[in-house]
Amino acid sequence: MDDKFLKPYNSSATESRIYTAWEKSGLFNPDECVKRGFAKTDSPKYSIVLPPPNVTGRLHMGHALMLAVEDIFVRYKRMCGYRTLWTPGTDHAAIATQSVVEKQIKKEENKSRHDLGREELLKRIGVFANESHDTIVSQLKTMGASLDWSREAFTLDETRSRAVRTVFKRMYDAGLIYRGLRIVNWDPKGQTTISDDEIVYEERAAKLYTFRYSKDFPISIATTRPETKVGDVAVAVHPDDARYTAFVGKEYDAVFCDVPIHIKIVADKEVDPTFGTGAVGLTPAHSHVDWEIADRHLLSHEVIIINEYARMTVAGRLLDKKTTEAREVVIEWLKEEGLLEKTEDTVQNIATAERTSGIIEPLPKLQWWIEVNKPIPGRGKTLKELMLEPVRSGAIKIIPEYFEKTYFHWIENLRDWCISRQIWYGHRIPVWYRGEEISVGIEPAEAGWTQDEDTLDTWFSSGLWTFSTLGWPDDTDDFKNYHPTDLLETGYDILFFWVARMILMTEFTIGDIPFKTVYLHGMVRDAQGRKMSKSLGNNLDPLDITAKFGADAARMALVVGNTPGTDMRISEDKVKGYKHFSNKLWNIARFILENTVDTPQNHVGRTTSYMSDSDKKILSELDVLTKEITNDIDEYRIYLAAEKIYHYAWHELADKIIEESKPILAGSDVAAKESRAILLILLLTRVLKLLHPFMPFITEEIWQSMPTKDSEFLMVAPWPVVE
RNA sequence: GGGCGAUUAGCUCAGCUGGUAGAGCAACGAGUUUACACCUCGAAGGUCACAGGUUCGAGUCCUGUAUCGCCCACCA
Repeated sequence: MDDKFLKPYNSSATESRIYTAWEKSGLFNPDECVKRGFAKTDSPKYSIVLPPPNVTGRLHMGHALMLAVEDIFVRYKRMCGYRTLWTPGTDHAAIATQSVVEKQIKKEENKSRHDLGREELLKRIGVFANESHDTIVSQLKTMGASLDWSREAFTLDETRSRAVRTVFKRMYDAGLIYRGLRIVNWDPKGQTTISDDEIVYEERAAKLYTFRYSKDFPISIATTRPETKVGDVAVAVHPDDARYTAFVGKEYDAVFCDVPIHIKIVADKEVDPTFGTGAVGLTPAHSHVDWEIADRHLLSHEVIIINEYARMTVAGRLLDKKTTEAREVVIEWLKEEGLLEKTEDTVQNIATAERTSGIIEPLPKLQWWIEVNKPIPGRGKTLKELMLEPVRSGAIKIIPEYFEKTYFHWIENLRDWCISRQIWYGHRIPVWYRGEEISVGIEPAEAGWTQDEDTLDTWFSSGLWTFSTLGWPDDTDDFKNYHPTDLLETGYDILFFWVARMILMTEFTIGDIPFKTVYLHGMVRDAQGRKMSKSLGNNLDPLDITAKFGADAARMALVVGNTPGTDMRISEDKVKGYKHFSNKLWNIARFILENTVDTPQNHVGRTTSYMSDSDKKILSELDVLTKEITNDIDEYRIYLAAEKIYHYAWHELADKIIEESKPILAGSDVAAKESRAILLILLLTRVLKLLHPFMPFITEEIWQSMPTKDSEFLMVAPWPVVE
């Protein structure tokens, strides 16, 4: 027996050594597995693409969970003999990364991006992104992720950029990408547009003011933003509201806080007659809803009164004031003029930017959009329909199933997707201008043309991830061999951001699904059930946890009992429990190896024919469990499979079988001894295999000390098949 | 306002297609027997939120109620 078993299991001394050995073997690469006979050329394939972590720093526990789950499926399938590919990569994460670096520069050098200029800022972000990348890669390895590093990708590298430009051009040519002046969510702090999904609503106390534009104006209106009223072009009332029908269609002029305004009274069923006065002042340029109502009544969109810095642009006393200051000025003016009728306290949901927490200012801007409701030429279906169909038909299965309802609900309410961003880090929009001419191309236009200044929403490139990582748009073997992928595993929080966009992009570009199954894990919370955050200081760092308890223990703690779609709580105590289990397993191996040394030379060769009926029965009980566990993994119940093998190893094998073996092994019945020794070796072998996907390091380490093994590495040893 | 989920042992949670409740942790009692104190053995702990219904039988299916949580929309 190996002397290493004389000491308690030491994860930190073992795990990095084992990972290096795996990497050196080349067996994370399916081509190598085929070459060495661990998979056949005609074996079925199994492919997963790693959801690319943002290069914004380091990984958190949510990533650790993701890696554990994906690695379990990958290792299981690899052992089952599939040509198994798990592709690694990272995401440039556009706005997230740029804002991290911008904050850093602001703090250290008190400079803005405009002080540095585009080129210099991109250089700095590049350096930061590289450092983050290296940190992330080493963290991925620490968790034991069996990724094929020879195929690593980055959303902003050359191949992926070409994929982005190619898809952009195809969508443009199909008439699905257009440039249009629309109200956007403008983030004055980040100085960029953001999508609807990047908005976070915050409840804040606010005041609702009721007033008239002027003394002779016939209708009172209510608003929380009086400063925007200088941009009003109309008052809308409900068509059935008897109080106001006499005024509908009339027009009035007024001077509101030094600003001349022209107001038309319109009737629109959007208006809630029970709210406020039942009449709403319309500011088309600074409100989504008002813009739409204005559209229906052919009202002007052009009265812009707030700029990109959230300052007023109207002449008079409001000029250049911040919107919040302007509000006070307007209230004062209303009071002086005797126009203010009522002030009430109310609670308002304020739209803020997820990344910068700046308050969103809706502004009309010329932006690039993807149209989701327009039939695609030659296919007759809209992008929306392309997103719905594969999930409806079952071609894509979402786990847990109830998220399919959420998915449908979201798609049905989907509006056009704004894909341009006024930031510099990302894929520059592949559009060039020369005077009135526009050119959209995969390669840069010739001299004399100027490229669009904006970049693409980061989800545009991640939407292509399943096929761009396989070398598309080139006609590669990888693309032919491994697409569509089998499993997409990610947190339910990005079902809309990402999963939906991948389906959209892949269905449009390839005419196929990107993946067959979507496995959604829940959020990882602290022991009290709170979200982990920097400000709360309750972050568990995966690196600390693995250093303390081992990656195997961390993986088990994240997986056991953690059903898909449900949030989970994690604490150091929980991980500690599985560190104890690591040591238990270690001692099981020690006992078995120590006590079977003198018995049959070649246990595998002699096998069950030398075993007693009662020992055979013990083996067949494990066969039943093997079947169950295999079935659980196949059905995505890894939270159960992990618990079952844990329970068997500790409470059956250790507590019962080993205990009752002690007198047998110490006794004088040679046949019984031999039978028992073979049994124990076979049970241990089986347990190591069943446990390997969950706890890869310790099982591999023990495997290396087994007297007989059917494969050089447990990682590629055949999964036990029970008839 | 619309949608989704949860409610099971002190705590965290399992319980797949209906067959008289399970795990881990905590707490309690005993123990140092040459695999392991990162251990062993033992005992304790639940009208499965509530009310109806379907069924020979319901934690599991149906209806309703209550409480909690999440997502979407965003009312000026």
